[in-house]
Amino acid sequence: MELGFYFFMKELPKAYSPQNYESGIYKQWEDSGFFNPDNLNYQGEPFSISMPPPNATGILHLGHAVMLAIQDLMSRYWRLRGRRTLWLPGEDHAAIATQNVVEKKLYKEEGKNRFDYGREEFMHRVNEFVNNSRSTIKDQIKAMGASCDWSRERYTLDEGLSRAVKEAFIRMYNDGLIYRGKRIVNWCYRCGTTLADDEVEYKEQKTPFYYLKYGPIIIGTARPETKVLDKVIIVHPDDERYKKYIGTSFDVPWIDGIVRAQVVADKIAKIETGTGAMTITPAHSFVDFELAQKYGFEIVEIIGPDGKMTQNAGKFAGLNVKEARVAILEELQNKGLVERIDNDYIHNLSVCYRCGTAVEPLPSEQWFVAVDKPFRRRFFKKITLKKMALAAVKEERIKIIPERFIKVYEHWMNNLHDWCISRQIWFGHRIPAWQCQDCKEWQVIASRPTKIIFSRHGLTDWNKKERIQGDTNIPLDESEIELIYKKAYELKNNDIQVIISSPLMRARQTANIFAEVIKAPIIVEKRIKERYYGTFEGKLVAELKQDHPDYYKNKLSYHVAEAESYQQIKQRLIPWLSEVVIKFQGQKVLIVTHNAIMRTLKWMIEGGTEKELSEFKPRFDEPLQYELIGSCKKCGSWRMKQDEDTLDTWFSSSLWTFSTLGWPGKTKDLSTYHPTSVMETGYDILFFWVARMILMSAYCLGDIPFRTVYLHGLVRDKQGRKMSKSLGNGIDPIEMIGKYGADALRLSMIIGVTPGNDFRLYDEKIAGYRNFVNKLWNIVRFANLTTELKVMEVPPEPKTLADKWILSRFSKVADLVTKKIESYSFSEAGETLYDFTWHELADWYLEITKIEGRKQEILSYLISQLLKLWHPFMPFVTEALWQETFGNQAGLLIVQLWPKNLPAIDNKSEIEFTSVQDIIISLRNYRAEIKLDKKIKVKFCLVGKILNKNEEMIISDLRTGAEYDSSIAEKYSKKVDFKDFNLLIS
RNA sequence: GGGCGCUUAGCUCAGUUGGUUAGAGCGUCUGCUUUACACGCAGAAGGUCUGGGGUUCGAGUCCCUAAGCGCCCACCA
Repeated sequence: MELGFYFFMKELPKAYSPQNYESGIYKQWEDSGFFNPDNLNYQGEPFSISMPPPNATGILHLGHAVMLAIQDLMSRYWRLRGRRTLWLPGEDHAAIATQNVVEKKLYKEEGKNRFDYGREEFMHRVNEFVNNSRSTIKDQIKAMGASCDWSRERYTLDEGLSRAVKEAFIRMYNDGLIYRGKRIVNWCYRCGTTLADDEVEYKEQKTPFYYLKYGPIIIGTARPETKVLDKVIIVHPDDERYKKYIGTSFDVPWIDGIVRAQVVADKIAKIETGTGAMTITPAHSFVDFELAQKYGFEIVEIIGPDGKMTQNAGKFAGLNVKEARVAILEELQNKGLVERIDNDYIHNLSVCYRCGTAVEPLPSEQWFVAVDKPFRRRFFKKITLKKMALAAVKEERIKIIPERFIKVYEHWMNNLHDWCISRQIWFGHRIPAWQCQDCKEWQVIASRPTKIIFSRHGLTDWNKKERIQGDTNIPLDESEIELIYKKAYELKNNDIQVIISSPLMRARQTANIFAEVIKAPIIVEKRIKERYYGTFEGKLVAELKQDHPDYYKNKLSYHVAEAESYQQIKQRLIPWLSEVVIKFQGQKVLIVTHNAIMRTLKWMIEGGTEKELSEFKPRFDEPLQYELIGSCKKCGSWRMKQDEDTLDTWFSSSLWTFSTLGWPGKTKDLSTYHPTSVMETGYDILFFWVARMILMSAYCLGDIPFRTVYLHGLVRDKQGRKMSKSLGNGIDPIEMIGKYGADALRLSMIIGVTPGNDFRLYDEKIAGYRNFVNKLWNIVRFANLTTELKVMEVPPEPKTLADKWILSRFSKVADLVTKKIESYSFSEAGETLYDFTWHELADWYLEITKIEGRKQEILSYLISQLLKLWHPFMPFVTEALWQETFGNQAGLLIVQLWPKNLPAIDNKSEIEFTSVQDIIISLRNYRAEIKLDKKIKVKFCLVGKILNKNEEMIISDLRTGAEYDSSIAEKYSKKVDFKDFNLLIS
């Protein structure tokens, strides 16, 4: 009779093997397209997360694994809740870090440094390397089960982001918030670049501390090599010891001869510190630099950017810092100027956060972001960047979890100095600034690698227009103007920065219309015959004339436009007008001119021969190889040179939340998904990244980049040590996934972990969660063996006490889990579910199922709903079980809807069931206590409580080895007191 | 020099706004081929919540204070 029934039952393998499922399931998800919210027909509020982009060179480490686990949890949860969920992935080019990696690799393999290769070749090598590692890290992100939308994947160096970077830079420059100035900066010799203040780390170091006789005054220093030219002594105005010297000056026998020293009083000198007197070195100390500016002291560099003493250091010139220190000390000793040496001095050595080399403060001309400079925004009062960024958090537009980081953020922001954003490395966004080599004027303009677009859109309309023969000096008529406006609006979002127009009337008129709509300046070139050498096009033409006199003479007219080989262009462009967007001096330029000039330009640019030109077929998608050089706005010189430097990597990442969604420009993605819902990242990059995103978003959009910041802690090893390559204690997440499965790894980083607190991770912990994953597997396996399961969305009618209990419990658990997830208490949510699944559902309810028989509906309901609740935590096993159990018709678990019709809460049944549990536990205890042989049955009865048949059956069958016997009341051997009744056992 | 965090069972950690008897996992001990799972089942032992003081009817939780550990920030020459 049961045969037909058995036929439906599924038998799953005894243990869950993640390796057999994970990659296949990920592929199914990817193929389904559901990671992309456009493919979800959800109308609800959007939910979006910008994935903190891992370094493009890196391999996945546990820090990434944590962020992926948490972000995927949120993404999957909200997707199940029916929100349009976008989790946007990407990679960071990580300028210095990446360049260092590649430099090291190349030096090891080929023994050359980056200068041996040259910029172009070196960049080629870096990009090659990055392309490889980018795909590695992507595969690893996928292995974690991350449900991010790969169709929107971005890279900080891709075209769109580069555009955003330039846009931000230019806007800030125009607002006076980016300036170039000579200031003291942190300089790393090894990396050969500046660093931002927060890119400098401090290491405590025991250094000898020298007390030196500087004339009548003793000064202390840990760095005698910087003291060569010191000639100002600072003392506190109230310091009795030195009062008599204040304002005086005198000759001092010093390192390199006699110096004229003066004594200045300033409260910055602390009476208690050292000897109370200090000499200052304006060029190599931030404090001294400020003092020097305050009092107008001379700033002399004695250490150069190469780490060697400069010519100013006299006979020590050319020595590196270490050598100089030795030599100078020797000199001081010889002259008897060393008073004493303290060898136990603890010095805070500043080192580069990327390579650990000592960082030297030195004056240098760099680009800075002015964080304290008031500027006026449209419709707003004057405000500073710093104030904007502070207000966002102060006004609780941005919530930070855990809250204590609000104070940390505010403190950092309040003390932020102008941000040095230029780096002397090659890998990164080149600064969009050009300097005139003649008058030294800087010009800041947008650029990006551009393709010739030849107006590929809307050309049909243009083709309708009859060709106007000959005269280009006829003004445009109304219908033409209309067409040109139309064209202009098409080109509007194309990031065109400059329009170059031929001087001919129609072209100029057209250019004016473009300029009006696109809001870009026009450069009107003179007539060809009037061109002069000073402009670039003039130069081009002149060269052309010289090198190809025949061609120039005969072909540079619109007759060329009629040549047969030119047919294709002719078909695509209005005859008297070519509009072409090219990369011009690095900026995107729209050229409005007539065909002949355009063709000539293209020909020049591509370096074609005359023969090739005659056979020329326009190619529409190839980027131009040539950068046109524009002329200086101030002096007209064409000798413009782009700044060699690149931008701080954090400059581009600070735009990440919106640059990835299409900014600049008003894209649908930007308006839909920004501000993003949550920024989830480690607290260690609160300053580097989170703070800067708030700052830049406030500036660029006048908006917050995210509503909530969730900061997770750092992963440590079993001993609580930071994981590091040198210690070799790093756990490879990929290895752990192979060993225990991605789900287990994810659980181990979510349960028992609280935001902002570091936590330890080790094999046994992951193995524990692997066990749990397998438990869930077996719960479903068991259910499948006993009955035929189906997806049930509406809670079934409970029949027995156990049914009522488990449904009521499930209801409470589902509700609590929902609340906990929404309040970012992921650990508690997971713990609650874990406990319910294992210790209520499996330990009690499934055991009772074995007694009470088939539970098709209740198990169907519980399992289908429980898999949803677990899915954000462990997507693979839940999806595997869902599909194994419910088959294809049920669809993918990833797009089911979160349980909403929860069973009724039944507190009365819960209490009743709890007392049944208590009785069972007492009976089991009793057996265990007296070590009763399992074959021996005990008898029990109750005083003050009446059991029904069902309860009696459960109690006796649930491995208590007990049977109900009311007659034992007189001769019981153990009595257990409960609140309302007693249990008697015999 | 400022600021912050941590100190809860042998180990690793939870404990939301103060509320019955302080929880989990691992480990330990005892016993189990039980219609799923030994990656398992049934039990057990183990905590004066770092010390001291205070507020309160009531404190792991709030306040003060001391100590140890750790982190972040800072211009000690």
